[in-house]
Amino acid sequence: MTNLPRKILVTSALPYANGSIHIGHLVEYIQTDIWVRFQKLRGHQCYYVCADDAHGTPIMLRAQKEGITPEELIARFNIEHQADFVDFAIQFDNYYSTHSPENQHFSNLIYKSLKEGGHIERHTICQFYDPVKEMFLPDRFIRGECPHCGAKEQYGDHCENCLKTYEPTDLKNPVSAISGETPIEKDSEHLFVNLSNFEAMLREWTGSGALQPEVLHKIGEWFETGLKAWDIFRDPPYFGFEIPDEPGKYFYVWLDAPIGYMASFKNLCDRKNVDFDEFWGKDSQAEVYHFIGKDIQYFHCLFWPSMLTAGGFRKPTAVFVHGFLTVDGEKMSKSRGTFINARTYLNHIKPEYLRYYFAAKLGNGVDDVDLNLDDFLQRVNTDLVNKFVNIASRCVKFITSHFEGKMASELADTALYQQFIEEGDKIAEAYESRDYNKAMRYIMALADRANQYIDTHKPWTMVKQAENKAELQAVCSQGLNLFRVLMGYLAPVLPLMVNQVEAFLAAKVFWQPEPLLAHTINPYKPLITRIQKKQIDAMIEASKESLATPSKKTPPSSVTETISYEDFAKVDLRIARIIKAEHVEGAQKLLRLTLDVGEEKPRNIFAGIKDAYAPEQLTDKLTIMVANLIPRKMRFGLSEGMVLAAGPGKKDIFLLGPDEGAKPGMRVK
RNA sequence: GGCUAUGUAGCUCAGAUGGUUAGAGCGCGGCAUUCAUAAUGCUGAGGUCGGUGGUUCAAUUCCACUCAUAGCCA
Repeated sequence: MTNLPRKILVTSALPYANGSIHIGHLVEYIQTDIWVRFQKLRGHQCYYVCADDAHGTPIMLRAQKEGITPEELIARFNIEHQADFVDFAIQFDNYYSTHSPENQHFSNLIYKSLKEGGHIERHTICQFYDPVKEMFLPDRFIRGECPHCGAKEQYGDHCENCLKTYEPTDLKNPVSAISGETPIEKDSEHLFVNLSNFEAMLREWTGSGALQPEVLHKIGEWFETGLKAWDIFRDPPYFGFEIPDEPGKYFYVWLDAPIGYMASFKNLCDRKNVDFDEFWGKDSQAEVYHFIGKDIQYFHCLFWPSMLTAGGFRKPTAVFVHGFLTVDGEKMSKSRGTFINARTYLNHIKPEYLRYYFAAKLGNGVDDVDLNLDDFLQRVNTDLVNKFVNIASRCVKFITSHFEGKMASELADTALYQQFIEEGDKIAEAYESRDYNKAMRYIMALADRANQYIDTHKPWTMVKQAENKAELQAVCSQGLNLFRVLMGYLAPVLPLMVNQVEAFLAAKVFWQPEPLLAHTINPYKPLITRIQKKQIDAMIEASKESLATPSKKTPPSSVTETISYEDFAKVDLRIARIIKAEHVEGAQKLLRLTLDVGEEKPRNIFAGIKDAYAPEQLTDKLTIMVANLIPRKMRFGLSEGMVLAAGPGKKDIFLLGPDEGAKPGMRVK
């Protein structure tokens, strides 16, 4: 490419400063880091900044709980986060915090511009208030019964049972999750940003190619339903920035979080003498990109451009949205050990394996990425070790032991080398458009070609024939040169291996390099070893353990009052065989079970175990049921009894079963 | 409940503006090979493209409904 160097600023979303980085976060940081490294490798001026998102109620409460100040808490997580990123070879040009003077400056500036531009309005809102803690309660800190289906222990904004959303004040029997008190309703005057003032600008910008088509579809929903005013105000106690002319009141964390991108960059500019306005000025010609997860599209695609416009800044060139991480096809789960912290991973497996695996799977859409643990093992071992690194290790020994490390002075097959170089354009295009999976496919196809080349020339036969010495040197040098080209293509993904390769080749790794001719290399050490299944198993085990320690979770409920045997005997428990289990159309939690209880006709039962069991897992299983429960009419039909299970709910439900030998219909006594 | 995505071989994913035998890698089988961390090369077997219904001469590709998965509902 002969283009002039581009000026690019890149950000990843700011991790919240009250928890550890986990492999779900890493999808984004690895995706971004690869892109940034690619841009730098291609000679562009590219900066990558990030920061901890340090404000908000959860941080305040956690600090209180630990008996430290919020500042101490966020300082601790800042150190932990940075260590995790460094060890995953994620190379920020600056990693900062939203609790910084720069951020306060820009937050005030943007707020002032919003106000002067007439975009701020005041409304009195009624919220739940915890009379004991003396604070307004965010939705997530209120529990109660769902106003729609009556399910207990639901959050203030939505019901996990019927999936409906509502206002916290709609909840029945609400309780503060912080103090356990019944909250009272209390009025408070809040400041709102009138988003609809920005509608014309937003429609133009979102349609300008700054967003992926899927994201644009989703954003369309907001325009259709009408842009609502955005509450940027929080009552004390709160950990955040005080609003300049509203003493004792605070900016909502989501106001100053994206501003944290600018603040982190400003901090970098001041230290490194970079021109801030060249990137953020209204008429900036530089490129600005935000990598984010699909959960925070709204903030970045509507609020953020509006704030920037009001503040007199430029808007992002594009927002790149990615999907979520699943492990073995399911959401990360602490009980299954698939909620893996960055540090736990690092304790067992090298970071570059995950970097490669994510690269091999990431496209430019918003699809979720699945970490399939078996696939991870096979894919990384085969692609990286068997295919790629193998090219070097099968050539290098001939060069070192027969030619004192000296490579041939001419290429054996210039056409092949040239083909490898030319593929670079396609690979670059794939990286540029964040189609890393495509890039990895191209690269691995080339690795296959290199292995085929060596296979057809058979250096191991040449070595036995003295007259073929020169050819032996030429073929192996060709192999090493091809390897070096591929290392250049993989450099954004495997930056640590690049260092090792440069050391043994005694030459730099570039994008589309000139071949090494008559060049002397250093002794070779294996670059990478295969992942062992036991490493993965150990990592999963460790993830189970690390969750087990904070057993602050719900303690087992205490045993209820004693009853007489007669009372117990009234419950007719029977062994039942599950003849059939099936999904119930329209039901979020239920499975329909057909049970053989030794009666003439099978029983029909609805059980709320859908999250924990797939129907096919249940067929033919024996379990225990209450056979004399009054049949209950449900929306989906009559339920003639109840199966017994233990556990807190959702995925953690464990159906009871009898030991072998029990027959359907037997009474449990 | 509304909205946005996703659902293609055992696994992970490509792909087709509707049209002859739906692609790749991994895994698996066979053969060859031994330079390489048992790696490599050749070759083979695997799919009614989530389900139902509709439009069409023709649908996995369009439409409707439905099921499953993820996210959002400020």
